[in-house]
Amino acid sequence: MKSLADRIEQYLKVLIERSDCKTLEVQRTELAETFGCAPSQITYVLATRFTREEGFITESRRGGKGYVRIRRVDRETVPNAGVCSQEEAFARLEVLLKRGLLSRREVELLKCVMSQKVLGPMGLETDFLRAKMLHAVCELLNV
Amino acid sequence: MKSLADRIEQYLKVLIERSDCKTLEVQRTELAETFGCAPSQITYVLATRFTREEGFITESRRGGKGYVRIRRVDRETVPNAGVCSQEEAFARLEVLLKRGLLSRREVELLKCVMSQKVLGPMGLETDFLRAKMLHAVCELLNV
DNA sequence: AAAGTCAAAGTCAATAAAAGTCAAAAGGAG
DNA sequence: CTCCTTTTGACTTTTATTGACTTTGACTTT
Repeated sequence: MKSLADRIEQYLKVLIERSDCKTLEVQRTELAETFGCAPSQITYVLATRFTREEGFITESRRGGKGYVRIRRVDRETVPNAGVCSQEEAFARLEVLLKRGLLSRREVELLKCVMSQKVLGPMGLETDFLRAKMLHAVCELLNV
Repeated sequence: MKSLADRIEQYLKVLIERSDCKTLEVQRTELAETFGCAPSQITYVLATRFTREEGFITESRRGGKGYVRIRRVDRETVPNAGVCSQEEAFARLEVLLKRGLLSRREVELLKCVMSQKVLGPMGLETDFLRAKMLHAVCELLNV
């Protein structure tokens, strides 16, 4: 027995495969109407079936003429090394500052480049990536 | 379905690129008439899509023979949605160094954090990611 | 020159049209 | 029954669009 969510998922995936650039742009409300469900159902489908781990990146715009864009990207292999959340990374940078190994400005630069906002919709691997970045910095500093 | 604001934005950007000196002068009222909208809509488009951060400078004059002038200025920035190879990114960092906006050490820190080696086996998205990182740095530096 | 006129552009708040959030209710598999 | 997934709806936030009102500047009249 297929659920509504399953059917919406299927529908979107067909459209994406047919599209140029593996990119699809739809309106949440419109799609919800097509399937006769609540708009938040669409959000649910995107959140559970079009995640970064599944190989999708979604972006959207609110307000008038808003949209949801789904892009299928090549799934990369995630080698399992360390992970590091934004908070953790920021804290470690502050430590390096305290120890006099980085200047305030350097910390700010690195923070902005490691922020969740920038690493953006890359999903879980964000933390993996951040760990590698931090590691590289420490190596450069010989610490 | 593009919004009106999107269409006006696109229209203006085409005209700017075609123009000499990347500079365009239009009349707000006239443009509004062309698109059949309120003049304040033009103001809105300028305020949200032709900001300094996006790489544009706008000037204007009220009253008789008034105008709006839009100039695209050079940014060392990669558009937020663009892509950027390691070589390109490194070159841009060097430019920022030459311009005195970053120190040698800061450049090295950023290079190591943006290197292919660190961003690792992320495939195509590496370039996507690097563009976002560079964009964030430029934003922080206000350039 | 000072004042008045008119044609610009600017401001701002109201309204509309999306998408996001989150918790609660409903379903379904064991 | 219990747990996990699905589905919904009330509420929030963001973006777009408009229109009434304000400010500015060139030109005209006194």
